[in-house]
Order: sequence, then C-alpha cells, then structure tokens
Amino acid sequence: MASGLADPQIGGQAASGSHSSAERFDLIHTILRDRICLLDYPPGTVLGETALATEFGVSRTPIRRVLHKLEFMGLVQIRNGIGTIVTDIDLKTFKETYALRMRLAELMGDLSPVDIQADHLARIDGLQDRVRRLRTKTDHEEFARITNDLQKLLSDLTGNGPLRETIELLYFRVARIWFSLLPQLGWEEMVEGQIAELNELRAAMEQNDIQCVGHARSRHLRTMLTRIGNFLAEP
Amino acid sequence: MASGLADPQIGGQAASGSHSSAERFDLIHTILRDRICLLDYPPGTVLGETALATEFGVSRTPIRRVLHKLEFMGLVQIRNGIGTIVTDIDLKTFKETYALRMRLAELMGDLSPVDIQADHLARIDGLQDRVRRLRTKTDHEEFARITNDLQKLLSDLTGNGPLRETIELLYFRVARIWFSLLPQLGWEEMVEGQIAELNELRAAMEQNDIQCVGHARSRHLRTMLTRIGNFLAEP
DNA sequence: GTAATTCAACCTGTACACAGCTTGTCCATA
DNA sequence: TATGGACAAGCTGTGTACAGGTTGAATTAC
Repeated sequence: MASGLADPQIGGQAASGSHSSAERFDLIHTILRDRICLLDYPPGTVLGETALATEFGVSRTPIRRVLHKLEFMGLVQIRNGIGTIVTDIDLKTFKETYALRMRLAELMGDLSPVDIQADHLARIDGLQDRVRRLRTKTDHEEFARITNDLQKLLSDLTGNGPLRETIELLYFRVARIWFSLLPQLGWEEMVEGQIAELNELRAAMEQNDIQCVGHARSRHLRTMLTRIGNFLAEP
Repeated sequence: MASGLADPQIGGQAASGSHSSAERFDLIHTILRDRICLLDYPPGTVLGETALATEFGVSRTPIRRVLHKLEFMGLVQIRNGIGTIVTDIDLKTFKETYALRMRLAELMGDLSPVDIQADHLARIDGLQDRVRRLRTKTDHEEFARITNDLQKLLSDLTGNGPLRETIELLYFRVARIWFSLLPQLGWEEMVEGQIAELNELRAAMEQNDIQCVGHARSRHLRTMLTRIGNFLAEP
C-alpha cells in the first residue's frame, strides 16, 4: 500500500487505525524507536518524512513531531535539505555514557528503592528462559529484545522518577551501538555474560536487595564496556 | 507591534530578523525557557500558540516545535483543546530531583574532570560581585540570573558530556520552583547561602579540585532542599 | 580531458486553512 | 430554583501547498 516497503502489517494498519492522537503518536514513536534500536534502521540511514508519512497513513505533520522527539533523545539528527539521519556515536561519547550509566545503576537502590514483588521475579525468570534458549540458536534481534525487556524490568525497580527517566534515555542512546557490534564480540560469550548477569540480578532480587541489584548491573555494564573497548581499540 | 504585549524589543524584532532557521529556533526556545524559569510565565500559565506566533512574527509551526521541545524538557504540558500550560512540580518529584542532582554533582569531578582556567576564576569572581550587591538591594530576577550563570559555569567544568546534559536538564526542571518560593524563604538567608557556596566553589577551583567543587555544590543543594522541605512541610 | 558552473531533483522548514477536542455559557425544563 | 443539555468560542492536531536549502549530475567553457 505504502511505497513497496516491508512490514505493511505494523505500519499502515495499526498506526492509522481508530486511535486517538496521543495514542498514534506514542505508537509511531515506539515503532520507529525500536526500528532504530533493533538496527532495522542502522546508523547513517536517511529516513525521509514523506516516506514515513505514506507508510503510516498520515501526513508529514505528526511524523515530524515523532522525529523531533527522537532527535531530542539523540537517536536521529534532522538536517535541513538532506533528511533525518540515524545517529552514530563516537567512541568518546560512548565511553562517557557507559561511565555515567554505571554510576546511575549504583544509585538505583540508593534513591527511594521499591519492594520486589513476585511479579518481578516471574519476569526475570522469563528472561532467563529466553536467553538460555539462545545458547543453541543464534538470534541477534531476540537478544536485543531481551536486553530491552530487562531494561524495562530494572526501570520498574527504580523508585526515583527522574533517575528512571535518565537511565532509560541513556540506555536507548547506546543500546544499538553495542548491538551492532554483537556479531563480532563472540555470540557465546555475550549469551553467557547475559545469563550471568540475570543470575546475579535474580539472587539479589530474592533478598529484596535493590542496592545489590544496582551493583550487579553496574558490574555488568563495566564488563561490556571493557569488551567493546578492547575490540574497538585494537584494530 | 505584536498584540500590545510588553517586551517588543526582544520578541518581535530579534526573533523575526534575518536569522537562519536553526538560529531562530534556538533564540525563541531560549527566550521562552528563560521566561518560564524567571517566572515571567509562572506555573499554570496558559501560553497559546497563536499569541506567541504573532508576537515573534512567525507562524504557529515553528512555535509548535519550540513548545514540544519545552514539553520534552518537562517545562510545559501541551493539552489538546486547552492550550500549553507551564507545569508545576509536586513535592515528591521535587525531592526526588534534588536527591538525584546531589548525587550527580558529586560525579562531576569523578567522570572526566576538566582543568580550571583563569577564565573560570574570573567568571566566578564576577558572580561573587553580583550576588554581593544583592545584600543591599532585593532583586529576585537578578538572583535567578546569577544561579543560571553559575549553572552554566559548572556545566563548563563538567567534562562528561551526557552527565553535563543531564545536570542541566534537571536544573531547568526545578529552578523556577524554588525561585517561586524565594520571597518566602528569607532573602538575607538565601543571599548569604549563595555567597557561602560561591566562596567554597572558588576555593576548590583555586586548587583545581573539581571533585571538591562537586561536593561543595552537592552540600549546597542539600541545604536548599532542607530549607524548602521545612517550609513546605510545616504549613 | 579537465574543471568550474548551472540546474534539476529531493529534502526539510514554513505558512495557512480546516478538522477535532475541550470548556464555559446560555437556555430550556423539571 | 436547580439541573440538564445544546451551543459557541477557543484551543491544539492535521493536511497541504509553497519556500528555502542541499547535493550531485549534466553541461559548458577552457
């Protein structure tokens, strides 16, 4: 219907259905954000407002709102006369972001911690199952979705609202970068590392120790940064 | 020229002059942000896109871009059919934001600190002069401008980019709130408190000790939160 | 053949007209 | 008098035509 693009079931129908204005905005925003984070739109991709407008069955106006929000989040850069470009991150900014994320993770249990509920344990159990299945089946996108869902779970455990928003924003800014390096970092290592983090997180959650959860998360981020740093520095 | 409003020299002329698109956007954004932070638009004010458009000599479209960015920053809330409302902050969010700001201030010297230059010392000297003048002349807006400029100076001392952006964002979110309480918190106390902070900051900067700068800032934030908390809790 | 230049195609930015939503008012009714 | 609903005024959301900006390719001059 749109312009010969793929994914007609997600875009053209759901977004232009009988939803309210705010719902359509959130829907299109989430779809485009996930496409960027899951590398459907790799860094450097030029998006084009008209193409997106026809795909989602709306005019350029609401698309522009979404793209400006994505620009504010740092996921795209809108350049007059050229288009909307999915951003890449230089190594310096990447390391700075990870350094900050590690510190913010440690603050998670320090500032207004929340109580662990049975629901939270069930969710992390589900994540453990999903990532264990990846030991025998390479699936980069599923791996990225698991880390997305883990981030959502950790957000629900962050009682301090501004801290939660900041952590989420920084996650979305860098998630796609290391995800793009995933194939070159060693699949087995990455899966086992994720399993190890989930085990640590679950053990801390069983004891209702959010502070320990934050420190485990921080350690995991440090490990990831080290691996990526080693990989990017040598060649 | 516009609609009989005040400040014709800032709005109608400068913003619609011979600037490029991005420059006009930044200019209008800064003007409106400062009007909100300096309480020209106190919380609850309804802005109205058409009025702003006529004042700045542009159409609603670029005004909408600015207002949406301000909404992303949390300074306004856009409601369909009603208008764009300057936000207020509930006490819980206010305290959470301050708790986070204290921690982030401590990180300032920890993550990629910068070297203090003579220029930095000169700027803080200027701030000291300006705030000392307020001992004999009550001027709430000048006080707010000084804290704005101090925040800018501290931003320049924050080497970690994402940390700098986060600190700035959180500052703009809460600055106008305690500023609105300024008249009721005791003018002399606030001025002396600001002078004390500047003295501590300057002493730390002379020793090129950014970590000490961050801790002094954090202590000052804690003092402010305590005063405001006491004031808001009792009545 | 090479280099500078013009121009056409495409993009985002802007202006404006109209549709949809919210709210307060006014009026009819019990 | 109290209360319910219809309506009008105002706002933001959307669609669309046009202006401004950028790039690369075709063209012209040397």
